[in-house]
Amino acid sequence: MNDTTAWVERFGGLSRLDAATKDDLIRRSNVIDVPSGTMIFGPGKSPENMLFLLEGTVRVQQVSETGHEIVLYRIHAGESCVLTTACLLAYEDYSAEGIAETPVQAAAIPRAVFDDMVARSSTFRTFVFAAFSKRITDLFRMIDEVAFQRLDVRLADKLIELAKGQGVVAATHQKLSVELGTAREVISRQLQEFQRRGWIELTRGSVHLRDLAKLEQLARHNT
Amino acid sequence: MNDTTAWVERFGGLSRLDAATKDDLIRRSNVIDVPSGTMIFGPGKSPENMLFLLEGTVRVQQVSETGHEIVLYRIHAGESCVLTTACLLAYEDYSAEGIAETPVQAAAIPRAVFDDMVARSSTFRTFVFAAFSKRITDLFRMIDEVAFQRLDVRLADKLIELAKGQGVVAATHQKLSVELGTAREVISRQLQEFQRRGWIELTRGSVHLRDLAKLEQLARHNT
DNA sequence: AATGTTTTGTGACATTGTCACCGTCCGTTG
DNA sequence: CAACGGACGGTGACAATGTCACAAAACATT
Repeated sequence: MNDTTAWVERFGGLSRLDAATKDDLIRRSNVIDVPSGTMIFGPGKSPENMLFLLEGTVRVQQVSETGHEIVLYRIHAGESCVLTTACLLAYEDYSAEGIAETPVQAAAIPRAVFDDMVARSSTFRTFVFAAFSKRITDLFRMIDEVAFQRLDVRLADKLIELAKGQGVVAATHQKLSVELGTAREVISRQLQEFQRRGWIELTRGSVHLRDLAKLEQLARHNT
Repeated sequence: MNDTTAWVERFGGLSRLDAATKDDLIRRSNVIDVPSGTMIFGPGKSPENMLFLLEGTVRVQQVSETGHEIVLYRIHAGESCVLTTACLLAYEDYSAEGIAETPVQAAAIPRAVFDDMVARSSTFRTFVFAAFSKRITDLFRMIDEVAFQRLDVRLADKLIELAKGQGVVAATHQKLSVELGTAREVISRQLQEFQRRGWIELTRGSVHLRDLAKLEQLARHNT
């Protein structure tokens, strides 16, 4: 059970907690497993606990009134859902949702324990505020990209990100369009252009990156 | 001096602080005045204090690498800069800036005092986290609008917001384009269309709203 | 092999963004 | 006052992106 008792150690910001607080945190939380595809929070499903992700990733996305979707960000192992959770508690009507993209393991911390930790530990406070800060600056950056960045640049960037060094992205054009908040046709056309240039190779349901250098050059928007 | 000693009372969330904490907060902060137009924080100017706005408004906007600008949000009297400040401390390189749009009066709280308050007072924590939550949900909404909402709808909405019931918006087309993160020409064309329909009247540097009902109807995107 | 569903392709068109100008209005200065 | 310069707004051509209505192709199931 070493795996579960020592979860705190996996968080850079929390491993520096003093031993007593650490123990307390571990004792008053429990580790849960969530199967891939589960909606962790969403409209009409506000979570009762704060989650600290140990394994897997959670995709946070939004459905517009117009029916359009866009991926806002992902929460990876070692990060927490704190802010998203906090938001949803405060504004129940709002329509963002969090979906487990992989099997997810997380430490669930009740609201009261969270509040207690924030009060007690300056290390914990730093961790929480750093998470908020990072999220907000990421959202700033995202607004900038959605508003001002050309689509080819954003797509190249996203392909590289989603490939994670594997050289292949397993996603339909539809999925990719949601990643960027645009239309499927637009993605299809842009991918065709990349393929025409020999940068990628398209097959049903996946994109093979053939010239990473060129894609990166575009993504850095140097040309 | 009643005006300055009792500033805490002007914050809905803080007036419920217990007397001792309230006194402490007042004692360890000081009220400052900032002239209109001042850059309160920005690239290369990260603030040493957290600000709680007593009077005036601060406009937070961003300059893209491409030279484009967009207004992210405004901080009004009764709100705090906490999160923006926190972000800027964490990610110094980032290029958001806060500008006093009017003469601003604010209570400046040193970082250490802020941290102390968060630790001590559950009321203060609630206030701070509520501010974060509101900001993040607002940013979510903004991403949705920038990505999916038609420009005429967004412009109508922004005109109504900026008119603040006065029936007139004092802003150049250039300023309005920054509000929405688009180009000046696009705004000019759209305003001309509104004028053609008799909804507004244009003069150099200002827009007079002549048919608020129609504008509102468009902004609610019912038609 | 027949059928239904998912995925992708396509053309026409609307909206929005970009660029290169130009004219007008207004404040300043000689 | 006249002249100048800068800010503001107008315009047309074109590019990029979004929308819509389909059709074709690939795949899954039977």
